Amino acid sequence: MEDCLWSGRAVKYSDDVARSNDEVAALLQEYADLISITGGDAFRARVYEKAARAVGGHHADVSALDLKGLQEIPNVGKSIAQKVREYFDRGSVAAVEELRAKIPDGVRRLTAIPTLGPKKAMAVYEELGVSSVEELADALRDERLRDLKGFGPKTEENIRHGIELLRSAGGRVQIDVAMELAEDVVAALSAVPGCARCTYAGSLRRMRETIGDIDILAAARQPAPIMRVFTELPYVTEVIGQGGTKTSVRTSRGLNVDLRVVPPDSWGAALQYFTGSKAHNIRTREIAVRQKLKLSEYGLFDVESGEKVVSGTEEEVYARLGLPWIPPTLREDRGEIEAGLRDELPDLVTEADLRGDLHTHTDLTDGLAPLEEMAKAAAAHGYAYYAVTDHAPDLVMQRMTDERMLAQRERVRELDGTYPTKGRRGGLRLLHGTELNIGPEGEVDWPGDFLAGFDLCVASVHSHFRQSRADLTRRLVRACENPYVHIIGHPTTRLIGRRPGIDADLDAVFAACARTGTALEINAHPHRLDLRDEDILRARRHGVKFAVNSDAHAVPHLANTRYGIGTAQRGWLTGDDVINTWPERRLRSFLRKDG
DNA sequence: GCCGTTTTCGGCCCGACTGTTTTCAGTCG
Repeated sequence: MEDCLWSGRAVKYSDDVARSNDEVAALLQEYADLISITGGDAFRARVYEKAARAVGGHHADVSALDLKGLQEIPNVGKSIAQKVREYFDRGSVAAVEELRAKIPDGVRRLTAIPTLGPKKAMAVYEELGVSSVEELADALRDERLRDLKGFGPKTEENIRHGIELLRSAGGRVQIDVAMELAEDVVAALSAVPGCARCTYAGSLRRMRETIGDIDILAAARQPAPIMRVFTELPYVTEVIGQGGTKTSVRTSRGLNVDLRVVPPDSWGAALQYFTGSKAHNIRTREIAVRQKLKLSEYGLFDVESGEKVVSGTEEEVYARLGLPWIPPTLREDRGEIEAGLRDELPDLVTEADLRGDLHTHTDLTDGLAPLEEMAKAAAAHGYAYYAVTDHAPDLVMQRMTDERMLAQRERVRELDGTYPTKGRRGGLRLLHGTELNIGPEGEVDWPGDFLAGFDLCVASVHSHFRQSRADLTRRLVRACENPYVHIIGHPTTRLIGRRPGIDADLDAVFAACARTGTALEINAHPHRLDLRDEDILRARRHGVKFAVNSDAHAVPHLANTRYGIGTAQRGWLTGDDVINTWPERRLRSFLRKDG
């Protein structure tokens, strides 16, 4: 095993970092919201927002930091550091409590209604005593909003509509749903005569795990024909807004789509701008300002002369700011600007780097396709190796037996190397594996002598999600310590929007993975994306290795690795961090736990 | 409230669209 493998900086964590950092981040964000609602200094509100982000993304546990340590976090100064200490020492923060006493939490929740921001929320509270969405709906019905200054008939209608939307949809969709729709829209608009370029931007381009709405960017001299085709797409149900360069629509797929059309020579600046994130853009604009430049979606301009400096490509825009091109998946203001300035951006893992898939199923258990079909598809995909990992007997409904598993192994050996693989010498190497079930005590399905016969064992939690935190942690650590377990599958078992991840001390699990040479899966199924990006960032600091796997139960699922790679990139992973980008020899060495 | 190639005070990202205005505030991204 290569020396470099476990030499990553391991950080000692006293408790679950994410938990206390998230708590503080939420508190600071709430305080920022309350400042905005009460009409406080907007700049002050923004500072608290920035501090909330910085604390939420901080790598070490903020509850363990003293005032000095806290102030080393960007955008945390003396005042905010004191509030954070106050929160941990006394359980609450006087300044926050003071504003909470003035503004019911329901008023803050009103700002979740589209078109209703802090100012209007405060107006309905002060003038009408409305302090919840329900009360606002009542006021609307009784026509009490009409007397308020700044509230006309359209505002009334927008709020009514907004409340309906809030109640029905409730927000974001999974990335595959958004990707499919976005690719449809891009294809349709790209075909319009005069459309020079078209792509999706926003959180979809950054590969966030869920998408709130889709941003489409097009370049053309004449926006009108593109706008027209856009509003006439079959799944468009309502045009929310329409101007010279921007159109917003609702669709029947539960997603809004924004289209912006810019002049072709503004493409780079516009793409940079509309990709976001907002926090990343604020940072790039601040850098521009310091150089007496102004960055907008139309280009990078010299402030004094007003002349355009660059705008054609993202690379030019970043270069003029003194930065290398930053991959969209990193643009979250999580240190990518600083890394870019030092020229230390990671060489991110890509889909093309993947040499194989290490967690897949066949119709021997709950998959849809037979082994031969899955292997053929994997070879067509261009993989060098491919692991078949059907469920083991402890998931009783899968009806696995020793005999069935051994028969499959025989068949895998026969087929090994027989599928010509696209663009590679030699045939697809098949690994025979299994997905073990991690039981309530951390035990797995078979004894060591049987497990030794597998090339690869993935082990995952499938039940007993509600054990205590200590039990869940011990359970996962025990699985890591099993010498036959190579990969922990979908480590938190969350289902996006349906089931939260299990409440284990993940830092303890990450440390166990690093210590035992067990990889963590990045399960690429769009319902899971487990580990998620924040957890990957933390695990990486422990020196853990990862496997980006499809968990395919059918041939089309093999392509889901694109979402797993997006998630891996958001966790700043390189090819060296991901074992299934490695050459077969290095992978097999890892699986033997050499070194 | 934070921060510093504008450096301990005076700034703080920028523009489009909407609705209610008659010149602009609020919201959004």
